[in-house]
Amino acid sequence: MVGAVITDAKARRPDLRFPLPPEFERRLKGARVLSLRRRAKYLLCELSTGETLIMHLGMSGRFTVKGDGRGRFHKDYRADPRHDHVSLVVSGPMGTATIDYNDPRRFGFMDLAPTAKLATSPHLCGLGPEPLGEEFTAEMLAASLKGKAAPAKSALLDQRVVAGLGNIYVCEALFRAGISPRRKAGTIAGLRAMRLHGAIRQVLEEAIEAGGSSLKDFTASDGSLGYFQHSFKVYDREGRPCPACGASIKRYNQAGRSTFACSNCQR
DNA sequence: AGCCTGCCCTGCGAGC
DNA sequence: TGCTCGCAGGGCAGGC
Repeated sequence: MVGAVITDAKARRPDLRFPLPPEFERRLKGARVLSLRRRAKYLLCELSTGETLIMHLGMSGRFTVKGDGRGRFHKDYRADPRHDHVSLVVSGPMGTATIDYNDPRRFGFMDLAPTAKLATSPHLCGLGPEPLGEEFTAEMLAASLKGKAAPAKSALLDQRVVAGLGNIYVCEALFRAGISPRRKAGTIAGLRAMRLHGAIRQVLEEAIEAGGSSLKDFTASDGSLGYFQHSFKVYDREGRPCPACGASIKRYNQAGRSTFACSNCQR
């Protein structure tokens, strides 16, 4: 997309997680894509118009690319066209391609914000550090957890503490750090914070290397599957043996989300 | 302020 | 076979 011009934009339904902004199609048409970036779980597409297209996939969103010769899809690839909510046609040196945003549950969304004021946009302003960035250290992790009464699980899902962790990687990081998801976040400091910091980075790096986790419908934009799900040590493994000690992995609910943990290895 | 619950929405598998 | 129920990778508003 970078360097290409958005020659057409179609919004088939405006009621995503949030309503699409006014004149969405018009504000996209004719814009050149200056850059594509990511912040936390948001995709940021900087446009020549001075605005940035902010995109979030929610739980079930996906982009597919067709028409540039790279549209190779995994054989199990399916996308119900009823859920193609936004389509962009981009044209540039690489050719012309159609990019479809498909999202059955509509927990994802798109928005437009002035690039100059991006950092203060409501979506991005409160976000914590990037877990793989330089500024994320064990010391600052301990500092942001200090005084928190919430359980470790909830604190790590809080995007103001660290930006970009979801349910899978929080469960996996806590296991690798030997920390119970129920432990009071404020008690994580010193060596424990260093272990957690290292575990967060390690699990994310390994997952990225593996192309992500394909639970049911996650694929790369060319349809290829991630395989980090085969490296899960606790997530979605209720009742199976802990890879470290053999005890049965437990599942329980925290903040409305499933938690998986080994109560023997995680304290 | 910090924390927790419920809710937004569709699809799918388990259980009956 | 066909139904209902519970649950799914996220994040917000509202209540305490």
